[in-house]
Amino acid sequence: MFDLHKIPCDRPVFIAGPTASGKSELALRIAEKSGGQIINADALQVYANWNVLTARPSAKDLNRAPHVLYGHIPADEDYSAGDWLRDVTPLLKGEPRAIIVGGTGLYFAALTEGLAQIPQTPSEVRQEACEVLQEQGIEGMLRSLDSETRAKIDERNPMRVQRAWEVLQATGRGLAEWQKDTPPPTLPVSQAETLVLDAPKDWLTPRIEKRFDLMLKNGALQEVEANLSDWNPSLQSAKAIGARELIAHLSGELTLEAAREAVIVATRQYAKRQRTWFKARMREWRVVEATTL
RNA sequence: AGGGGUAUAGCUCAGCUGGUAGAGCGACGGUCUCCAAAACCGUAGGUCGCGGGUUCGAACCCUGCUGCCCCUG
Repeated sequence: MFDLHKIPCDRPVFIAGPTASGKSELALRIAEKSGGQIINADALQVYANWNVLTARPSAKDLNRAPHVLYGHIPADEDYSAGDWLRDVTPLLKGEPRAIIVGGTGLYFAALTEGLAQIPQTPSEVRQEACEVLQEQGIEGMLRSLDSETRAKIDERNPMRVQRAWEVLQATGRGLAEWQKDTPPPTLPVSQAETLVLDAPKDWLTPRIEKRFDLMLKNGALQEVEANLSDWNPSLQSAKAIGARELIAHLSGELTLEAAREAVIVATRQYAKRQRTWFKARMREWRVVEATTL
């Protein structure tokens, strides 16, 4: 059984868990009980234009404890696991202690397992890569990759192939080579209080539904509408679950009911992917039953 | 009530002139060292509305019934 009082107050706390499992509330309770600064580890909550839709902490919650890395990135900017790692690192030392909360497994992996120090992909290279992929397809991209990298990546996954291509193009060095030089982790699991929330599907699904209905009540549609004028589906910030669906509703392509169904399905699928990641990659973390919190 | 149409996987639908069924979505499982709320991979689902008939053989033809849709009165 989980006991809030047993959380030490002098070491970092990590809280991972599927969407809508109650991570943020747990983080707040830990912060209130034993102090700390809540740090976001969610790839979409970093975007300034989303508040309701990404379930960012409310104004009331923000008053309960200090929060950082929420909404600090403009809607039209790229943001990556590497960017996040650079943003968190300076926040890990000294006071207040860090309480890192989020559902993006890759971010936690970067922090606790290390991330190769590959220079950021310049936007021109990214753009060129998109063009090459469009014109030559995956096959065309694979042809120019080094065999060592090819053996390591999923050659059928365009995103992974493009990533490898961009690294080689921008740095002249293969992705596999870079990854061999991965530095030791910034903060290994052994040096933190690591908590993964386990949220059974049958318990989580109704919560996902209720949370989305609450988002609608709290102005999700208005928030999406505010993004309508410069809506660009290829932006990273446009990947927030619900954005595409509600835009479709606002433009008359979907009824609100149909949009709601689509959002709930997408959220459930996302939660499933998170569970798969946590199960495989957070074996050493302490499992906390979300239903008991 | 009469006429026409339709009934195939959880959903939407393919299935040429008869050779015992497929897709997309969903569901389920998995992969992932920087777009990760991304992208990708794999698996399981069908008494082809029900009954009868024709045929070596019927989802496909004939027939009765049932449900739904449209038209007419």
